[in-house]
Amino acid sequence: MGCEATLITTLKSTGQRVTLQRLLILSVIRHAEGHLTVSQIKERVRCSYPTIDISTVYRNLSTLKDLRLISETKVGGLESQYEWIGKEKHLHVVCRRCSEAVQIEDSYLEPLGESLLKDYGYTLDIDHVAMSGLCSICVVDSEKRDSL
Amino acid sequence: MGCEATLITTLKSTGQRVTLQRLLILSVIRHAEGHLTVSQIKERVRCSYPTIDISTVYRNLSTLKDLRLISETKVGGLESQYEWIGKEKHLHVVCRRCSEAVQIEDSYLEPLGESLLKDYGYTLDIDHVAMSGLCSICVVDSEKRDSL
DNA sequence: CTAGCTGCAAAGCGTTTGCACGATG
DNA sequence: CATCGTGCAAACGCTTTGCAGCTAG
Repeated sequence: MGCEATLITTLKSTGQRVTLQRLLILSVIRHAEGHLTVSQIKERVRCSYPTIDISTVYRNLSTLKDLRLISETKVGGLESQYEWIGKEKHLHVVCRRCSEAVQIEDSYLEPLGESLLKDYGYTLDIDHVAMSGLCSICVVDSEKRDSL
Repeated sequence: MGCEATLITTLKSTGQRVTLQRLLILSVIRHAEGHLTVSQIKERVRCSYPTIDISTVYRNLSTLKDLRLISETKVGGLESQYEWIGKEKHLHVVCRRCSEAVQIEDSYLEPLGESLLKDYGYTLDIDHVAMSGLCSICVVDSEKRDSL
């Protein structure tokens, strides 16, 4: 498995240790479809390692994030979401009404990122962007309500 | 004061009451330069009304938000920020390292909002967008560290 | 009068931390 | 065997809630 080999190499090169908990946490995130919350990660790891503590999960997520193997997304006041950093980046758009997330291609954000860099010297985390709005279903519902 | 007249009219029309606390909270937000955190709002209201409780502030912020007089922005895991909804919308960009916020003109987001609507039926809350990245100062610092 | 609002206290939730024990290299 | 990581428990900060008393309409 490429990802675990990478992890082991990276950990060793920074003087950190390879533990079962770390491997399991990374594996759960690696094999998940999209993003996972901290408690989801904890529950999934517990299937194979029932005594893992939530604080261990937090500490390891922080480590894995520093190693740039996973990314963290915080939307609204909700729980943080973590996901594997694959090749394709994507924009997280969350519906403010139904909380459904829409994955949007990175290319939509590139022009914005370039303008911000050019005009403000600002380096946008394109893979960390989170926005809110209304999805196509909820927008119809809210129009209905407004016209009442 | 236009804003207070609007508030009073709106409150009355929805069967809600006009209280001193409400007027003070709105006034603090109205006269602030940018966004304020909940505790900043509480402290400022306490200058003229020392016994106001944080829960009253939270409840009223929620009411004022529903009335679309103020907007809430949550960036990262930090405290929510509230601000008066003026004519000009703006994009909040927060530096992931120093937490400094940069105000960016709305026009930067318009093309993105239009694409999302056209291609995904998604209505972006342009006035609620919050992103993270690195400001021009921190980007230099992080490059230095990487090259060590 | 009576529905709605307030202040207080307590609980809730996600997250972080202190510490002693245990595992890794 | 010196670190570093773990699990547990407790604390943290922001936010929400239950409730009795108060107040605006």
